Amino acid sequence: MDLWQLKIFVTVVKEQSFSKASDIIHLSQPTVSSHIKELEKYFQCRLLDRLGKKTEPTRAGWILFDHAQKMLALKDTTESALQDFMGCTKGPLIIGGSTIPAGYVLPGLMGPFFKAFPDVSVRLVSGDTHQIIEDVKNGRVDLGVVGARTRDTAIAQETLLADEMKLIIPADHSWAHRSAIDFCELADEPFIAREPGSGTWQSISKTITEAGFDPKQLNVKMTMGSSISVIQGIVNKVGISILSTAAVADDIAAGRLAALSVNNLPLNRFFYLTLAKNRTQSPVCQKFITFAKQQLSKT
Amino acid sequence: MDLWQLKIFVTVVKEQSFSKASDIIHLSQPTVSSHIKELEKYFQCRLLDRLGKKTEPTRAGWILFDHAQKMLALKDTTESALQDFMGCTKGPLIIGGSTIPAGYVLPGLMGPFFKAFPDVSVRLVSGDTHQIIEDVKNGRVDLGVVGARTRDTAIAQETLLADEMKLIIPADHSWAHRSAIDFCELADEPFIAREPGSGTWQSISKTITEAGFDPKQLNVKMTMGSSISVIQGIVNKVGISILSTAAVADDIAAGRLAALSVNNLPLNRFFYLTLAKNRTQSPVCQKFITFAKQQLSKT
DNA sequence: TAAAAATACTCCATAGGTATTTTAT
DNA sequence: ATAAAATACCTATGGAGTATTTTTA
Repeated sequence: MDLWQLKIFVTVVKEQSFSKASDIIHLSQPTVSSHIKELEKYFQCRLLDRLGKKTEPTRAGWILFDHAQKMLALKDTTESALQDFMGCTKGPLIIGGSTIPAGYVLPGLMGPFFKAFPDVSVRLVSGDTHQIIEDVKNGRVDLGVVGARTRDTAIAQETLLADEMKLIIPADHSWAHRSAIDFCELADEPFIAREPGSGTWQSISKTITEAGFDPKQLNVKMTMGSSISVIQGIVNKVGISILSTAAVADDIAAGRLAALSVNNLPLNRFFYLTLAKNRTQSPVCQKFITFAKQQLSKT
Repeated sequence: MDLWQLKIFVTVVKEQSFSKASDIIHLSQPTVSSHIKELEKYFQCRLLDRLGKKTEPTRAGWILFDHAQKMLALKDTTESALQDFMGCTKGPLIIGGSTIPAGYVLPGLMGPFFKAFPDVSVRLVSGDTHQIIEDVKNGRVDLGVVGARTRDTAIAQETLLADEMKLIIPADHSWAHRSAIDFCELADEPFIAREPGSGTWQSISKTITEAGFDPKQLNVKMTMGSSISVIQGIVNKVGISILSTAAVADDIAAGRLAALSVNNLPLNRFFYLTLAKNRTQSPVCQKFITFAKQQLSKT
């Protein structure tokens, strides 16, 4: 039994004739006969009563007809599901983002993307850089946007957007009127750090070291688990810290926080589009990538 | 796309390997490869990411996998439905009976048959002899049991059981103590006839004519459309009539009616098992036929 | 007698195999 | 270095055709 035989059988039942069915399905009448014979051999029973003028199913034939129609309908469903998916009009898209991208960058992209592809269901997964890279590797997410490079050979990365970090202080801090300070001045100020696993912190300490300074000179009063916590810490005068400007844009606009540069310390970093080298990207995923690049190049 | 390719694809997905799948499905690894390639060509997209150790579906692959599993499940359902039907354990059986068989003979057979084949759904269709024969011809019923022969060449008939008819009178009738009367005595008694289309009436008039009498000698007061009506007519003293003893067994037992013979008038007739010559009988139907013959030969 | 399905046959596309190479861990 | 999949190539089954016969209304 295969779908082609069932298609032929269903057509014969609907047309009540071998020869009419053969016309419709563009086969010769003997070919139709032989397929029906094959089915009858397979099920070991007569499926059609050849009544001369008409041809009608036996009881067994009716049973097969009912089931065959369901199967053929399911075949069509399958094909259109895949067609829709390949045509990017439908389907799932799972994006992984580390803290800053998932919190501040990706949500802003997803709104317009939804409008362009209303039947695509986008899910946003967040985690730390390491977790997201794992998710990319084993296919749990279609693509990742993370704040650090990896040397894992199974992963392909490219810079997606630049992220500017600044020294963030309360708006009523004595430095608030300044636009830049020297690194050595930080030694006297209580500083809030992130735990070592975080991409943000890795990036900060790498930059400090490369600039010829030492992260240990910072007067670290506290270590916190997320950007949100750090922001709360700064607002509540626990200390100051270095953060993505994206993360504090709202607070600066609201006049709660201020941002300034540190002289000779290029606090820039990048977010990297992260894909699994040997996995195939779905069309929706590719669409999202070009969409994201285009959106981000506008700003 | 055919079921065989889907079967192979599903196995590869489940095993996460071409070669393991080839073992399970008893094919060579290259054959599996070529089938997967064929599917990928058909859907014009990559379905499986070959990751070296493992093989995992792409997003498109997962979509196909879900649908393929449903199709294969439906294939199994189809096969077992037909197997059950051919093995007589399940399925529909539609029996057509003319008035007397449908009312008095077939219901008594169906009880025991239900017990023997609990998953067969039997439907009983009743109509007059002519209607039932039409139903048999065009396949609306699997078999018919009717009270008259037909000369239609598309129909095959054989006698299934004998039916004894008798003259039926009210229990308090002056003839009630007699066991037989002469035909000429009927001329004085009001008689209830059936309309000419009925098998019962055809049989009665044929018998009367063959016995050398004339149906016109009967003092027909009324013509009625069913055996039930005739019985009511007799009970209510409208007249007397000739009926199948099967139809009045209850009323005789209850002492409402009495039955007697007419001298020199062999009021016997037969019910005929009626099948369409060129249609295939379902196994359930054949089972029912042998079952019915066996049951009726017991009595 | 005419229309429908079955049969007989021929041909070639493809499902299947084996042997080997390429690829990726 | 090893295991897995791809490639190359061969074979034979069976799906498709045409021509013809058989069946039945």
